[in-house]
Amino acid sequence: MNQTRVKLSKGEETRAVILKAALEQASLSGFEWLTIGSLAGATGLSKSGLFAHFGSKEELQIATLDEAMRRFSEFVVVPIMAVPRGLKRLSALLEHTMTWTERCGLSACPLMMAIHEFDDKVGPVRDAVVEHMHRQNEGLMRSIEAAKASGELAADTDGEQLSFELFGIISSCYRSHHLFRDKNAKLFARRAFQRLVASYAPPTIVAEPARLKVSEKDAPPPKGSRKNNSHGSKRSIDLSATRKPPVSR
Amino acid sequence: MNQTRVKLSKGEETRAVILKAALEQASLSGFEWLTIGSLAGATGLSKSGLFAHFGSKEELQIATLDEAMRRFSEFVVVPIMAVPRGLKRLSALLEHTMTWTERCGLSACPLMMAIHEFDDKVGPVRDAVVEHMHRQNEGLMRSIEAAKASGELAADTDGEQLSFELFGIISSCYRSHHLFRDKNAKLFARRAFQRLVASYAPPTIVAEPARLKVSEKDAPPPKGSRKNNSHGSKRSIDLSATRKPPVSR
DNA sequence: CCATTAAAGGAACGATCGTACTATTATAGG
DNA sequence: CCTATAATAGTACGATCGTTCCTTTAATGG
Repeated sequence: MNQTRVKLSKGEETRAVILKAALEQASLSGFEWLTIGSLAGATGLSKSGLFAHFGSKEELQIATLDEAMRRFSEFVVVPIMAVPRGLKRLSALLEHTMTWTERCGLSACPLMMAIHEFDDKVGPVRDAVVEHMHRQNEGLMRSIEAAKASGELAADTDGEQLSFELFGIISSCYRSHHLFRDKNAKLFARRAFQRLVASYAPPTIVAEPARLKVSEKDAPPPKGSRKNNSHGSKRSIDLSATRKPPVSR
Repeated sequence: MNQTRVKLSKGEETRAVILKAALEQASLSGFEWLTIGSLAGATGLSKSGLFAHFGSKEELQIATLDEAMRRFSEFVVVPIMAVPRGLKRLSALLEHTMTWTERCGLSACPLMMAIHEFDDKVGPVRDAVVEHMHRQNEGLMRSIEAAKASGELAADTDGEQLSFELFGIISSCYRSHHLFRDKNAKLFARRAFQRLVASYAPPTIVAEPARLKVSEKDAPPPKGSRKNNSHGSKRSIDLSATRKPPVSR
């Protein structure tokens, strides 16, 4: 789909090869563990030949981080823009975020790695991580605002609060999946998501409530929940879909 | 309080000094970045003198990880056992987890570091991390069961699901605090916690509902919420305390 | 107090780190 | 096709890595 859009000069070509290897290595061992020597070995280049592309290890780290963000955009941000605004898009964001690394050919998430590797450091790499993550968070908050505007989330929803909680779900899913190797990780995440957006549902007005169908094809459907059970109370939430269904382990 | 309970032999004494430095270093840069040389410099020992205490770098990493867990127990698990079972204890767990590193004299959390450093590795260090985290998770689930037994959480609460979501809050709080340096991180976490336990509240029976006072002194009180607003609907939740109060930034 | 054991230091090892300099080869435009 | 430039390789550097071996100093129990 994307191979050789414009003609790549030789330098850009091998640079791409290097970054691909760097991305895999950084996602598994961290950006500080990116090593000129091992990267040269992985790409078949000489140490100095590889080094010349970046000029310093720090530049290599930043270039790898940028590439990670570029791919995240390609595999998450761009595709969900094809999904209608609102809860569907938020749900699609969750689904795409939970799967982007494997769709991308990576075994782990370089961004998760970067977050925890540089959070307490100082320097340009940390600055780059922070800026990227802030930008990403702002995108998430825009999606939340859109869901508020469409009436699928309560008008007084605190976008910052909700984005905080959404990242929590993603992060917990990551731990369950990678550390615990729990094959139900995504299931837990989807249930948490349902519970979360339900708690931000707009107050029920009179008869026909705002549509709340969430992630019909990406996630297993809530199966006959979502019929907005109750009457007139300020906020009432049907959480039956998130209550202890059998989980194969 | 705890200094020199039993007489420490010289070896045990310096071993403790080493582990203290190792803990600080591991929390900031990761366990793989623990280096015999820098650790020797930090403690005033010689490389070989320090090395003799562990026999290998891997053993040093595991010893440091064990020490981290020991301190986590000392600063989180033990204190919250003095808190009454139920939601109060769950809330105390959140509060203590959010502050234990600084109360412990650390600038970052070695456990968070370990989780993301070893999640996709293989070997004895990863195994140790997984086991520690599983044990910790089981403790959390026992606390959840206690809250179910006391009627503060719905009887059909899925402990695994709730613990998944609680870790998400803690993890997101960690990112907000350390990566974004957001001074409102704990505030977001407390609101997320309130929202979460509210969504697991038992169905309202008749008149006097199960007491839900959560974290009165640790966290800013919900201020006149918690009076269980509505009538008879299957699950009704007052979320006013988590709706966009002004946040100084 | 002295003998035994434990603890710490010194020196060196091969390996690898990031980086600098120079030399060689490949590409690309006129 | 030739030439200017870009890309890669070669080599070497000081530093530090984890680890080993051996010596020296310190603690400890009878």
